[in-house]
Amino acid sequence: MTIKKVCENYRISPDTLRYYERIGAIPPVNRTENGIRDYTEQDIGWVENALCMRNAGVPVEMIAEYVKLCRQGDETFSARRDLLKEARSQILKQIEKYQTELERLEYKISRYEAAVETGKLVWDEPDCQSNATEL
Amino acid sequence: MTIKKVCENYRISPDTLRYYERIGAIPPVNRTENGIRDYTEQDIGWVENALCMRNAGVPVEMIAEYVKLCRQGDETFSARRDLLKEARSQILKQIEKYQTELERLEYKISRYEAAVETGKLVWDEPDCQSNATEL
DNA sequence: CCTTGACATGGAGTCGGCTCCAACCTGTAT
DNA sequence: ATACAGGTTGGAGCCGACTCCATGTCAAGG
Repeated sequence: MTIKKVCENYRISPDTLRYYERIGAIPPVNRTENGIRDYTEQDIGWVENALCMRNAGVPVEMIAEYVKLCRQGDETFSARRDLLKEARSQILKQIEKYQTELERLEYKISRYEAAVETGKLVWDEPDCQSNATEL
Repeated sequence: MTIKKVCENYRISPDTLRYYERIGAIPPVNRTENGIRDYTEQDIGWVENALCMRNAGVPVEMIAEYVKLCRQGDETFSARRDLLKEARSQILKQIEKYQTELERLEYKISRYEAAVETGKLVWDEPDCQSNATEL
């Protein structure tokens, strides 16, 4: 499968794909005789893996590390597990952060909904931090 | 309150604080006669607002836009509400993405836990070497 | 044959979000 | 009075993650 096709399937640019390969976030891709990349199912599996991890906010460097471990064989199972656990804990922290922020945001939005109605913006607590935005 | 104090309270650098001010993510801060920043409660409210929004992944530019609207007065209530709603929808999307990814990660980790025990890494689905997934 | 177009490469450029720095000012302590 | 601690500024630099570009190769079509 050509790079073009893969890019279309996953809505990414060829540059990104080549970039991932260059830095090791995916292993070297199969080539035709004249050096053109020809992605096998397995190559595509690696691409998906990289995209998944990126989606999860995992830094490319960490993905490269994971790929490297994978290619080192069965001795690295526990290292890979640890790496993934590390990634998980980071995502969890991030989700938590976002959820806290989401609540604040909901509150603010509700105040603004009211303000649009009444023409007056008011907060429940007099000088609540994020509410100090009203002057 | 000095910049130092504010930085300690929020664990950020003075550079960041000055940067936020420069780009308008917080309004111009009060100064003493000799030009030293002297954060009032209100200034700190703005700082907290900026940090909250950044924590939520809102780009600094969007924060600056929000601040600008706030300073323009009561005519901008609905614009501010819309901006916050936009921010909210982005956070929601992000959380969703992360949660999807989290599931995959959990699955992988469980496979690796097993692999560390048994010495054999196996996936439920045959060609899941990198946990292929649709996008 | 020559052009076209899809690919290759290495390296430079971009962008967001800081972070660092040199050069300068000022109030307090030794 | 001199050193020091803590501010100020504008501008440069850095980092991660792409993204763009000049130049080159090759295969197929007119």
